[in-house]
Amino acid sequence: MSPRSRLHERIPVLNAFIRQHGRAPTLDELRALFQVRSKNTASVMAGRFVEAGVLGRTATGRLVAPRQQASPRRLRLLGSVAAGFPSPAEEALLDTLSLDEYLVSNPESTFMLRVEGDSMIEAGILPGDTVLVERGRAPRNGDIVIACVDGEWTMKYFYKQGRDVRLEPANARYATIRPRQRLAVEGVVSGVVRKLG
Amino acid sequence: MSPRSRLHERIPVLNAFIRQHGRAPTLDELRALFQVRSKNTASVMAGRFVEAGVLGRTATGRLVAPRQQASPRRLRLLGSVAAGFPSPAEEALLDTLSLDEYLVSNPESTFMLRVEGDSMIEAGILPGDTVLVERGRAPRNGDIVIACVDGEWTMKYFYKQGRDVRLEPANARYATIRPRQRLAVEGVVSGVVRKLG
DNA sequence: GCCAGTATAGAACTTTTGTTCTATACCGCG
DNA sequence: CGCGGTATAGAACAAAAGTTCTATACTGGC
Repeated sequence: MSPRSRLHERIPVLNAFIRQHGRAPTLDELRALFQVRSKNTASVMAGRFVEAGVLGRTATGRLVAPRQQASPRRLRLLGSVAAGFPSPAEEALLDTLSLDEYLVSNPESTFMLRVEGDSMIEAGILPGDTVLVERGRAPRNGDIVIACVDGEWTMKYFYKQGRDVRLEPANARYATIRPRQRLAVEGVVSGVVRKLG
Repeated sequence: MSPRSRLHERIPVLNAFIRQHGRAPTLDELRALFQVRSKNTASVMAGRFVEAGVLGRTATGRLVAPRQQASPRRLRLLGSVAAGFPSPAEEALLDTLSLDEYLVSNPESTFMLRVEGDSMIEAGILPGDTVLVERGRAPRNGDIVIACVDGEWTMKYFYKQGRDVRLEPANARYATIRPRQRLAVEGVVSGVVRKLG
């Protein structure tokens, strides 16, 4: 086992500690983490992690988690198209907004799907768009859902009256679906995103 | 000056330190930060910060930055609507994606605007949508731009041939615009997002 | 102004954390 | 197998970080 590959195997373990505790380990904690008996061994390891950039140090030598490189990609919402623009000074005072925070309420139960068909085109959902889909939510009338009908996956408006379920497209070239057999709603569409360039 | 308001005045200073260094200060650093001479004073302050939740402690008493509440809102792209779903095991192996990272290439030159009109409805941009707009990009033919034409702000497709500029709507109920006087293109639409609920 | 409670100072003390040094074991290469 | 370099152990040492205690100053309410 080469020293480099051993280091590389250890990095994920270290990163998991940092994620779990929100900080770097002490030498004693490194010792426990990697089941070594000597603090000196832990210290040598720490030196390697520092060289590799996965740990940092304070001016006094204390181990710290590396600085987060994440440049925040937060944007300002300036207003509406028709209303035009605030002044640069006014703009600078506006709060910034993360799209993740804006669009994703329940990350654990949300996933994304690519749209390929055009059955919802009149709802402003185009082929190539990406939809956010939330599981575990009972669909209400008018919600857009991802469902498996008679063995096929589809995205449609959901309407239910009594026991009667209709799945309606937003495209006159497609027919309303009334599921005969198994209908499984996988999730409700909670958002749509499109990257243009 | 009540103790509480003094504490509240100090919190932003502490938070700036944490942001700048990516970690909590030691007592000596707190001392310097707030120009107090006694480490004991700094320690008492630290206790207050801990009570207030703006600092934490390790099991050994060390001061740490509070745990980031930001649950990462990263989602998995499972595939396409028509293709259906991977198995749970396969799903767990998929990488996660941040919408901020996906949609925002140049945060410093990108801002958001609300859409209120329906002139781009056939392009899948509905009233209530939010568009991302990038400044400092020369628009290419077919780009959607935010422009000020004859003193009015609008969003349209941009086409240029020679010196002739056309701004085309994506809605048959609106006319093509050929700017007579000043045309100022504020930015190019780089993304569209819609929150559905 | 007086008084109680809090804030601050200063210093000694304790614990934690990392460093230094010596020694042995392990590994890979020729 | 021998050897050099690296990994690991163990323990003493030094510095950093926090705690405890005593004392004084400050603040706000009566």
